Amino acid sequence: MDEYNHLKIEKKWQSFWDKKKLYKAKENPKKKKFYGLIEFPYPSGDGLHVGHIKSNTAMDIICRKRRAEGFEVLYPIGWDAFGLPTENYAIKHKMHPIDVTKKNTDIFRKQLKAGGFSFDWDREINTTDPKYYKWTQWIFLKLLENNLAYKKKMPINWCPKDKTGLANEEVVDGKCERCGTPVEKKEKEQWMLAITKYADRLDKDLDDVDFLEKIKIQQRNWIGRSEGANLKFKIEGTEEFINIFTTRIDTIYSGTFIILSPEHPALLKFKSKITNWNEVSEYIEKSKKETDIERMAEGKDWTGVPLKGLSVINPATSEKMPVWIADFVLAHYGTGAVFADAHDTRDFYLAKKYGLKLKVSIKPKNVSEEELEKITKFEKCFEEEGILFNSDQFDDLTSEEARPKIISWLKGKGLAESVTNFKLRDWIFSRQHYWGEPIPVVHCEKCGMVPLSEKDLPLKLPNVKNYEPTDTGESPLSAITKWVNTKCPKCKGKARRETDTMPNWAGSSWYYLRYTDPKNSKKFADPKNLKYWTPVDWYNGGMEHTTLHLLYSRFWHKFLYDMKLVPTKEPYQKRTSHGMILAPDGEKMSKSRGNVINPDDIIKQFGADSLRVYEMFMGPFDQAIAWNPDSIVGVRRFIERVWRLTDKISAKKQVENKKLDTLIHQTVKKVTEDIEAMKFNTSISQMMICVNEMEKAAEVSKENFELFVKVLSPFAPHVTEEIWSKMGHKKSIHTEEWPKFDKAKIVEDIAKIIIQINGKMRGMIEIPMNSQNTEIEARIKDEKGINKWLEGKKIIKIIHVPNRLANIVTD
RNA sequence: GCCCGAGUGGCGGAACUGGUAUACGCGCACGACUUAAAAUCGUGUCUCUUAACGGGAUGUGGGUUCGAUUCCCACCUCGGGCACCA
Repeated sequence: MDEYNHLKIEKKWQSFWDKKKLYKAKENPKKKKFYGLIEFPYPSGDGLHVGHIKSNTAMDIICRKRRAEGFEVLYPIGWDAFGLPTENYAIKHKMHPIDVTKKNTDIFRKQLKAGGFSFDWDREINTTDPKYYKWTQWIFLKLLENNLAYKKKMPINWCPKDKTGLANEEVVDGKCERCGTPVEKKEKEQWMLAITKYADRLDKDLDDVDFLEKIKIQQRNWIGRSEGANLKFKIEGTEEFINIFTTRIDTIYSGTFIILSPEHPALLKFKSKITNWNEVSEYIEKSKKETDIERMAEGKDWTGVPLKGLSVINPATSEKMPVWIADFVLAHYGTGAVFADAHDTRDFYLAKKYGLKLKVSIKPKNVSEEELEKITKFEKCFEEEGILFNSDQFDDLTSEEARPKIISWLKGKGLAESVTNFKLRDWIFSRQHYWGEPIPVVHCEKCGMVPLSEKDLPLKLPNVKNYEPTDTGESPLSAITKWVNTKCPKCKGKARRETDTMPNWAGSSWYYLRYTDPKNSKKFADPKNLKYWTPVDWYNGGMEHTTLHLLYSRFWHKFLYDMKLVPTKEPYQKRTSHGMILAPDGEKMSKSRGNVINPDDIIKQFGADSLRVYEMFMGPFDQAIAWNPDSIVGVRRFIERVWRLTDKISAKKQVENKKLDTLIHQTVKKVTEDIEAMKFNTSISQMMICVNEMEKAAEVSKENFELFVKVLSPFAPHVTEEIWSKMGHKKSIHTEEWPKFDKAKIVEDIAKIIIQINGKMRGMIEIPMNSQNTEIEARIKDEKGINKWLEGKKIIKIIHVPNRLANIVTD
């Protein structure tokens, strides 16, 4: 055979597949379907990352296998193109974001095509296409109609020098990334989506999907369901109450003061009663400058300030309690207030620091005298659950037993109610940027906020020169008066358009639905297509999207399900994750570090097949691994060896080689199973072992070689296609059926049994399969190297793992 | 700080459900082919004592077990996420 020329071969087959539309997905009700999805890329100016190749190849392998197994497969691709980096790039280079996006997607498309992925390119979508974002806006209107979108004052990051709002990413160490000025919080009206209304279902329905366990756990922790109670603390001298959420009502008898978050509304309400307001307002100002993470950090010197003049009544003990504020209490969790006691590290710390009264009411089960003394003398903080004491009628109950009893007792007095709380917060949905979907509402002087009607969609972004941020914190759109000033759709009077845009998460929350019917102008997708293709059968993506994108799109999907617009409760049946590819130095690849590996270079030098196989071989799929420029050589060698093996194909159909037959069928089995478990690295080592063995043989039967090439084909689609056609086949290897292994050929009749003496490996014997203890015992008595360990010893027992190992335990 | 992972030769890593630790690949050393080099092929390659018999080793320290890379406890280090990057 002639020399392996990857450039020629890959180009040839890529255009062949394109021309034949080999990977086009059709709604074919006679066939079972498979919908494989990867996260559509953000077309950044840096070009395709080798990490994209990794996740795309993995799903490509799965989709190619599914086609071979007889499925109708949808493997689509598109662009998640709205967002800050494009806008910033456009501003910096004085280009329009539309042109930047066009340029970048063109580069990405070309790069992806060179990777040989079996995408259906006829279904390509782009979130910045008005034909697409029309439907993103449409879904927003549906959310609005159903009271799931609302406006609320929320703090944003504000740089007082640049007079601009900042994304969290643009805040480094609490300072503005560009000018270094400390960032402040500024209140601004923001559009919110009420994802918390779906918190319960987002949590519970995880039971019904096949997500990796770590993904479920992380989503559950993020949603943060906790069962507890809201308690009412009467403010002394008023008829008003402060509401406090707690999951540890069992500690109520030790509650000696309460702490509000510095943002708590009661502060302003009772300002007149607070006698040290100067001190308090200073503390509030200071806490505005810290992030939540800083505020809660363990081991920091927690601080607080008393609200002098205010006190509340403990609903259980009826004792008077002072009121404090402290920045580690967060406004947006629970009720933004806690009761403080000796059973919480931070409260304990604060009380000791400022000399506040403490009381203990929980003790550990089976506690020693000294231990209990330490706790009761406040030398140690006991945070866990335990046994109640100092708690009147609830004494001697466990924490768990006490909680429902205390709740119902206080409920009777009208001072408590059971509530389920979630850590999850509503989704801040507005951005003050140009490059996003305009929010399709107007503000009318007479009618107030009026949504656009469906026929006015899409509301297109105005095509203007200036889209730089304004110095008022408003969106750049607000400066475009021609666009902003409009008529009210209801009364035809004067109105202003909403100038905030949607976050990048909007377009990506439903894109998998659009793929089922990407050109539909009447609906976001035809129900028939949705019925056929959804749910996505297998969605692979990064762990970094677990809590945001994955949760947001589950939320939108559930909403659409409630509207009877999609046929399934969940968008994704199965979710797996890939690990990142790091630079050769073990750091993240980034332009500024100058350690980026460009896939184009690798494809040119080694070929797309080598790149694909290398990325699958480099390590466990879900782990982060550093790029190793030397290792790809080994993979390239492997492909060349496969290429040269074609010279060994025998003219005879059958070649007598039992050992090779077994190995080939073992390989088919291993690759078939490993692909399902995403253990691509071990499938490739198995194929390498197989190649080593085929090289040793004088000739290889055509039948065996074809089995081998078929299992390799999803990994290295070009070279296998070339070999296949050179073997005289007229049809593409990628339309062949997935090979089946012959069970009879895999079974071996001799077992190699490891002999251990008292747990130490002392030798190995070959013995017929399924031999019994007595046969093994008889054999080892004569086995040199083993029997010497048994001299003068008495065998107590033999632990026998059939066909694998026997451990002889002696006295 | 909180949540989720990971830690095995010079390097990437393998090890089924608790059952030969280091498969496969890279690198390195030696050899074959060659006038020579590259490419290719072959052999070897955890470590200590070494010719052999043995002993030790899966981040650290304990535990369970006939047997632990695998399970349990404590600790150390590294990576991802923490809500306006995507």
